[in-house]
Amino acid sequence: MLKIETSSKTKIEVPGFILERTAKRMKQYFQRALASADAGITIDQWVILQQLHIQDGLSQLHLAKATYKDAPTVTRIIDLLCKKDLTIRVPDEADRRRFKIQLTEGGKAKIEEVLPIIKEARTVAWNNLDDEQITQLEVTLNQIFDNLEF
Amino acid sequence: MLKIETSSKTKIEVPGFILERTAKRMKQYFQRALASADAGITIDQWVILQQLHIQDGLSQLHLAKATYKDAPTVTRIIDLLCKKDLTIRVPDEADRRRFKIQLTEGGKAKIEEVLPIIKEARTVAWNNLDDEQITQLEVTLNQIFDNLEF
DNA sequence: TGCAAATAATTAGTGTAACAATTACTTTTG
DNA sequence: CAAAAGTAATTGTTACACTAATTATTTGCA
Repeated sequence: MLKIETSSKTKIEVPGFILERTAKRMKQYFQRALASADAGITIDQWVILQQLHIQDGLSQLHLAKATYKDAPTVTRIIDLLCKKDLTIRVPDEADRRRFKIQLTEGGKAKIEEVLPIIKEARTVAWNNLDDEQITQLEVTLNQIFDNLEF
Repeated sequence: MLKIETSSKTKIEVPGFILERTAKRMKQYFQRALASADAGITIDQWVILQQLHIQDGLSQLHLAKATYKDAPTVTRIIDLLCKKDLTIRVPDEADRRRFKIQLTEGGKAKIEEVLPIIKEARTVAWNNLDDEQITQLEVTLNQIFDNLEF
């Protein structure tokens, strides 16, 4: 039986690895929750739907900024969402380069359907973390985020 | 000018988003550091090389476990590393289903070349975080990680 | 011993992400 | 008001993640 050695010791090389693997597992967990409920959407598609739920009719670039995805990624996710009739591209009268992305009735229904699944997954993820700990986590993560401003 | 609304309000829906976007930006930052130094490898390829540096001759499945990647992903990363002559697949005498993945001389040289770039990126990422904060970050992230054990 | 189950690696298909380049349209400004 | 600069969306390429299926080999057990 092989013992797999981990990098250990120096403070500075570990946290990036832990951050990466935790984010990866979280995404994986939410993804599986959606899959096993036959939600028919991925977690990245959900993120876009959720943003439209907060503010419908955003352009693709606005969606990209809000979700920290890039423009080509948003184009392709919207393609998929439109193919499933969860969103529609409405030409923007004021600027013909743009579309307003709007939720369809089916899209709104999908959000109602999926939200409980997401909420359930969140309670699992943040189980045993107190408010103070969550606040501190956010502070530290945002500090790292700001450190890496391009 | 459009104000993009964020979800706000309930404590519980924010941290996952912050975790996701911070991990994404960190990965992107390291990736760009490698690209602009013309390292010729991706950050995910680096993670595999680094693991081999710690413990050479691991099987692909051991590498997968150590790096939290899945088997097909490791297969393809090793394909790329072998194509660049940074690693070689050595058949395992004791189990003919396996390979031992070993660093070549070029692979070892690549590690020496890339390590300073990675270290530099780390100092940027963890700038202004004190040890206590980093420790607490690791604790909380690991708690979340454990909460999501499959 | 012999056959079923488990394991290691691979392949295929879909989705996400980064980057670069292109097209179409709008704004700036000279 | 025309040319240049900027912006919105798209397309193409490469790479990684996840699932499922396949092949080859080894292990476990009846």
